Amino acid sequence: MDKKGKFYMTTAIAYTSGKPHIGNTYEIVLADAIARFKRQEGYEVYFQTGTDEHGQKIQEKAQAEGITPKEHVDKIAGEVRRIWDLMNSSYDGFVRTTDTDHEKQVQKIFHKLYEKGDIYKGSYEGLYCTPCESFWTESQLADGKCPDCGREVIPAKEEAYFFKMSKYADRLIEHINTHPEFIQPVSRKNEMMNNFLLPGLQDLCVSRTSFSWGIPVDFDPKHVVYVWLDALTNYITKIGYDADGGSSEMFQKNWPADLHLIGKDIIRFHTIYWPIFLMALDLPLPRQVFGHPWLLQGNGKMSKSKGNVLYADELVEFFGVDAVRYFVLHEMPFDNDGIITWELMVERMNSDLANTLGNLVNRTISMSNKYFGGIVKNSGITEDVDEELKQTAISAVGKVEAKMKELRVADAITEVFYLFKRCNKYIDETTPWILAKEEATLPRLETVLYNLVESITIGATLLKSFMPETSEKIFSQLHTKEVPYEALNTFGHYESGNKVTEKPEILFARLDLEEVLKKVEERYPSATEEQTAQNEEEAGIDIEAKAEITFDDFMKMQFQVGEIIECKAVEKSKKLLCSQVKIGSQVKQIVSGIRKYYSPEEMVGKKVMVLVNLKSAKLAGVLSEGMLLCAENEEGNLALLIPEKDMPSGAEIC
RNA sequence: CGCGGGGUGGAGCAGUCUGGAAGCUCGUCGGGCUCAUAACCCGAAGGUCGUAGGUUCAAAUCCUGCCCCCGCAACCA
Repeated sequence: MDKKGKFYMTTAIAYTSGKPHIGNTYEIVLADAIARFKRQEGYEVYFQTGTDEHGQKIQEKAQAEGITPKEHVDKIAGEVRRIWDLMNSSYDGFVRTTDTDHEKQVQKIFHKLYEKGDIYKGSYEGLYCTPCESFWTESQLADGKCPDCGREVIPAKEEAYFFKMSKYADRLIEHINTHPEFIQPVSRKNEMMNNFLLPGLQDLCVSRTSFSWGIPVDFDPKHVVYVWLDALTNYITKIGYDADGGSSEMFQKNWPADLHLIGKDIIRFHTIYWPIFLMALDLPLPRQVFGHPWLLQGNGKMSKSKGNVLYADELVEFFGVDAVRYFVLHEMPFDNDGIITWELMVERMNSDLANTLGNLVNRTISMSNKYFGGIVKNSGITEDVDEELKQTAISAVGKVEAKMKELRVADAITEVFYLFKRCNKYIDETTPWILAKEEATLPRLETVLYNLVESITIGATLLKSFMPETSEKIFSQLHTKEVPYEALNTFGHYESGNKVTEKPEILFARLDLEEVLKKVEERYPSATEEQTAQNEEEAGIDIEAKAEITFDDFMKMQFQVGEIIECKAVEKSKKLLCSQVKIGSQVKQIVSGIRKYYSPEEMVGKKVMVLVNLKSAKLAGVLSEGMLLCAENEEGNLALLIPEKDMPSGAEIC
């Protein structure tokens, strides 16, 4: 096969805090479809994925489980791989940020950038209160003293390393402007420019001393390298980059990457920090960063804390690997978020996979067996109707290729199914069951079935990148192989006189929605929304535990009942309400982020719990002299706390 | 006035740059067919294209005001 050149692509590396859900899994499937298609086109693809395994969260998580961080990440990394493999993803490299090679290179890179002067030692801006072990900014101080304990603060103590982002900002702006394809979809480009680049980049803190589960800075080991310099560099370390100039052949060949596929939430890191790190290392920039949308379940972003998590392996159990692949690829538009529910999943399964594709293959093979003992022969008796089918079949490859070039994977897969639909129509147009009645029309019938088998073969070949197993199943039922990519724009590859299978196997069985939902409920009692709500009530919610405090600590805080006598929205903000709160004889102005849950009118007259002696601060330019206490549930909904019996304003809460 | 995206038949979307008879998928209803997984094929109903104005022979498309959603940023004391 003619090689069209190399194609190096990556996914984001998965954070190993927990088992990846279907939203995370979406990315690997999308990437896999692109990788497989590029290979089919003739590119020499290197496709890398992996896991991001350092950080405070992981250290804490492991601690909570009573195991070492390494044990924890080993477990999760195994889980990630298991799911990636289950989804049939064809990655070539799997990097873990705890790989020794990676760690060594990150140290070298850090060192190199430090020598170069791009990384410098600085410290957190702020003032430190030693007993409280806390940093404060100027504006947080109470009369120049620690707002917590009222003791003296001293200028910043905690040192950290920073990267000089601003040094490369102009070059990056220039690059983004001259390479419109760099950030995809384009709408994201403005976001990056307007929010970060044009206002001026802040230097980025690239080390931490507050936790130890990370890569130590080799010349200053109490620091560990902080997330982005550690994580992003996987794209070069795994393929053999060496900061000392000994980069591998593989690196020479593959870098720069042709595509970084990532979620839209980390576009900023991939289109600003990463390119700047690369500039600092004198390396070329990746050609394209595509921030794909999210796959949402129901009404919200999928997240564990919301309890609306679907996992790939559960879906696969119900629908099979290729059906899940099909769903996530098809349902995810280019720049809007997609939605996944059990209902939608069943609908796609039935209408596209069972009805259109599965049934087509099944009826075609059945007819071949019924009329010709399974022999598919092209007897060359053509009619005008054949032409349209042939045109659809041989033009499909061009259409799919065009869509894939733009990374519009959902549209590409739709093109393939368009061909299958055309085949179904062709059967109605040619009415094989009538042709079968007369001896004289049997040769014509042979051609009709041949055209169908050939079209299905072409379709299955194009389907290969998206649904590899299904593609194989179709070939094996037709007793044939895929069409070479270069030949997809011609008709007539199926060997005339070949025999198809006698007993076609159902590719996708239709599912009954009611039954599926029932089974889901039995198996995963929390899967339906009503049940989730119930569970929350019963189980309550757990939040991260804070460090123990003493009674003295508690007594530092003064809580009182306050009556809201006036309330209005803060103009410049979408979330804030500004209330005048009567506490005893005094009135305080308090700003709270609860506009979404309370209107100014209904606030007035409420008696609420107030943290009175909180250092005042300005929010959106408005002074706030305390805090209204609220309870927050998993969705982030807030409810004000109100005394159970009527109490006068100013009453102490203790 | 922080930046940006969007509001099109029951649902999800395309069309807007480059004005000129409103389209796709699913659902609903009617018809056809019987090879097939109650599937397949055809047809129909259903939209004042968020709203109020303006430009034009002609506006979903261009301009202006307003209402509502959603990202990003800020902020949620």
